[in-house]
Amino acid sequence: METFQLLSGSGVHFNKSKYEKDVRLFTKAKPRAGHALRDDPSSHEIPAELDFFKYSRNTTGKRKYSSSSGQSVEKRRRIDEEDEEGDDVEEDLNEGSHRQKDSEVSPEKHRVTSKGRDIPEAVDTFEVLQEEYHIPSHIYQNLSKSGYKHPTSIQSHAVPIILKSRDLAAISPTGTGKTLSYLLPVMATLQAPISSIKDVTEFGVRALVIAPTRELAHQIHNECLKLAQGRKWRIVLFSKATAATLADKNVRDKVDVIISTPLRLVASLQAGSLDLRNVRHLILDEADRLLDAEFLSQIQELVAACSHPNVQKVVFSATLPAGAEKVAMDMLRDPIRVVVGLKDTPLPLIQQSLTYVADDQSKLPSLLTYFSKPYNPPVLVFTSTQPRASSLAEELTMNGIPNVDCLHAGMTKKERDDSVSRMRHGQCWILVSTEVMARGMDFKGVREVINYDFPTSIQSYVHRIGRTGRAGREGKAVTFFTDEDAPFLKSIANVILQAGQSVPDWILKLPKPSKMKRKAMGKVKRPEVVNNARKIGRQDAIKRRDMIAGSKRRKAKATGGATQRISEGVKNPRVEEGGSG
DNA sequence: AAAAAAC
Repeated sequence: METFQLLSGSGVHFNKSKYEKDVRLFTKAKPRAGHALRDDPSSHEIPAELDFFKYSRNTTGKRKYSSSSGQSVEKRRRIDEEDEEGDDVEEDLNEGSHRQKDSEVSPEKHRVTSKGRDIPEAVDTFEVLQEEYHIPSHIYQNLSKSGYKHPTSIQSHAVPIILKSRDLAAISPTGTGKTLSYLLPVMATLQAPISSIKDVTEFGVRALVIAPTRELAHQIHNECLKLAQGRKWRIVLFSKATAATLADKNVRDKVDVIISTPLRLVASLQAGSLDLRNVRHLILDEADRLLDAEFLSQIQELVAACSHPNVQKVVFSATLPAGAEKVAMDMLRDPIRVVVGLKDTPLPLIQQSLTYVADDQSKLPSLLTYFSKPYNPPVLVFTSTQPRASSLAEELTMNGIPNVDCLHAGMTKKERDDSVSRMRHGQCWILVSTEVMARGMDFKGVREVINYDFPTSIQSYVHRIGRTGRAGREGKAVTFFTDEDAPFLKSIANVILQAGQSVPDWILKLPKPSKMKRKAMGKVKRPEVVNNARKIGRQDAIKRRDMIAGSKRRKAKATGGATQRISEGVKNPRVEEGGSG
């Protein structure tokens, strides 16, 4: 870390002979999983390596020295190969201006592509940002207090755009600082807390952040509080409890920012205990998730409720499939679209691999073997269903693997909070979870992600493995696949290729899944629990957990009106031409 | 394609 700061700090005073030793240390350590980089999990420092944008601007010695590292050569080789294939025409816009002759991080790989009218210029540093856009000094101080020193690419580009009150669709890889990209400009424009404003036309919530899971909303809330320190803004993490207090209009009108999941807002809106007419900034985090079938009608209702004529709408994600992008763009007004790197592509820092496990029965032994060898905790393990998450966590624990936790939405709020907390405090070594943890969660220490069950979409894959390799650290992602997963193997393999890594030849030679096979896939029943027939005596515990999860679901189905409609809609079989392809 | 998640 230290050497990195020397290299990426002020280039003007860089003294080669003085720091030569550090440089060597750095370049040697780098190819071997970057030991020099990952010693301080609490640091928010963004290594220059992650900072694609600044690479194309800086003209100091740093490029020269680090370009001698083995990894750089490797990266350049990969890029060359890709260029030969001539893929990806879409990302060609800004190429010329950002190109560097001897840059070790390829601008092709990480270039920033912006589309739209009158795009504000990107800013290189927080200092320039403060001078040009008059970021309030307390916010600026809170930034440095939290350890943010240099903006990442997406921050450099998105912050000025949001400060200029423009609508924005921002796509940037996992772990590249998207949250701060919207929180910083929104908080910077809030100015005085609403409670202190005498103007009677000013009332109620001024900024609204929507996220798909409670845990993510919670995490965004924490970030927001850090940024807001020293000011009397009311920043509310919306829950049943806080929603109740907002039923009082006097309380409600003194709220500056709400961070919430969609359905909670819809419920309050319909109960008449929430007024979004004064919202000036509406942010959708994990936008593609929020715009998919199950959430869409809720989001549309919320967007409609934010009826102020000057409401600014901003959407962020690491992935944005064409269908979701169209919905998003139709929602935005005169939008700017910013893409960092390649869309739907994981960071090259994540070492990805595919492991063949034949069938479901073979998964547990494979995982036990995996954990019998040295591994780097904490590890995140993904399963396809809640019962499988529960039972796998049990199996691992029974087999003597220490500090295994489980987290899925069938658990109580308290259980979920406790799991997250143990994870944040390093008490949990292996967290077995469902898709609920796939997006946005920032556990800085996560070194390894294991897809125990095959992800059900490319987006899911990209987000799941994006729980590691965050903020410039390296990470490792292992994906188990069985014979049944074969039809979808090739698309994941292509994602790995796109990230600049290799996959076995035979996978690439797999045929595209036929319609028949796809149909068959739909009929394959996933085993209910992990290794269900083998462990007698623990079945009761497993069943109990599953029953708890099941009863919660049934209860949910019985109560939620909006939910009911949506899930029915999903069950309707889709006609073939209806799909986006 | 398909489970999960949202109250």
